[in-house]
Amino acid sequence: MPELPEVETTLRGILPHIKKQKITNVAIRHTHLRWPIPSHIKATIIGKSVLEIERRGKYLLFKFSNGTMIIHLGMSGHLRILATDLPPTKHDHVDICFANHKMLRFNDPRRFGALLWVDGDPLIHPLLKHLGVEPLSAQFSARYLLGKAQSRSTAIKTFLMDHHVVTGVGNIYATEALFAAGIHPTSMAKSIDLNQLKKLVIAVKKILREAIKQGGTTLKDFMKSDGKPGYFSNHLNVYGRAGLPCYRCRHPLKQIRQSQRGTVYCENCQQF
DNA sequence: AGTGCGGCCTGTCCGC
DNA sequence: TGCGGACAGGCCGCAC
Repeated sequence: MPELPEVETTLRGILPHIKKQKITNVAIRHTHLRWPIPSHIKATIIGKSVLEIERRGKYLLFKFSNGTMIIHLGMSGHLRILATDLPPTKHDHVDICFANHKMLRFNDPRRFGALLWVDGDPLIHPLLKHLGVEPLSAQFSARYLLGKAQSRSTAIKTFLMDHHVVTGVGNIYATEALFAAGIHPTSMAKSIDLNQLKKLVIAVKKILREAIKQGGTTLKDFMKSDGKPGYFSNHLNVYGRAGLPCYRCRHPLKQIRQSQRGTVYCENCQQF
């Protein structure tokens, strides 16, 4: 499910409901997501308030006076705001209840997600420490990519999805950005010139901003935090359209696999 | 150091 | 209709 726009949409959806609200109860039904949920988390956050929620890549950082709770939605996770008395259904692993009778519920069928705790600066956490730049920040530029790509012979698509380079660009948006920039997905990262990288950076930013504006991509089970679906899937040009005609040139789109992930592209519009 | 793969899980879809 | 296999939006950790 969640790529950066979905995570950002989730943040914006849940924040107004729980910011500055005191936590009254925590229910953990499944302790093993990608990693074990720290056993002290309940005692640590009950009675405390969420001061702020921030996003770093696809990690959500829930700031408390005594530390930070980190949530990653993995491949299939979502967070919803519900009434505290709503009974749990399948894969509802964690509930956090607030004094205003609202509840943050973490549902994740595949359990690739994570809920962690860090006492000090969350950016020092091993999972966050080595993350690359934020794609919507000024640091994410063609010059930056050129420097990073210099020694990289890996495919540009794999490179773009490397979180040590830029964080939060997942399979859908990497696929879409390469199409928008007219770059062949298997081109070596170091072979892309500054001019092409400029197009790529512009495309990534534009697509991510547009998707956030639309409230995230709707695919299968993705729901915004209030339960309403996002609407970006109508705007995908290549992802999920293998075999169908390219919107630009009508050539049938091709599907390949790169690093175990599907890539769709147009042989005609995306040249080496 | 950079690269490529296996693995974590459940659900869905497609072909036989 | 049932069943096996491939695949799905992520990403760590390991072997080479």
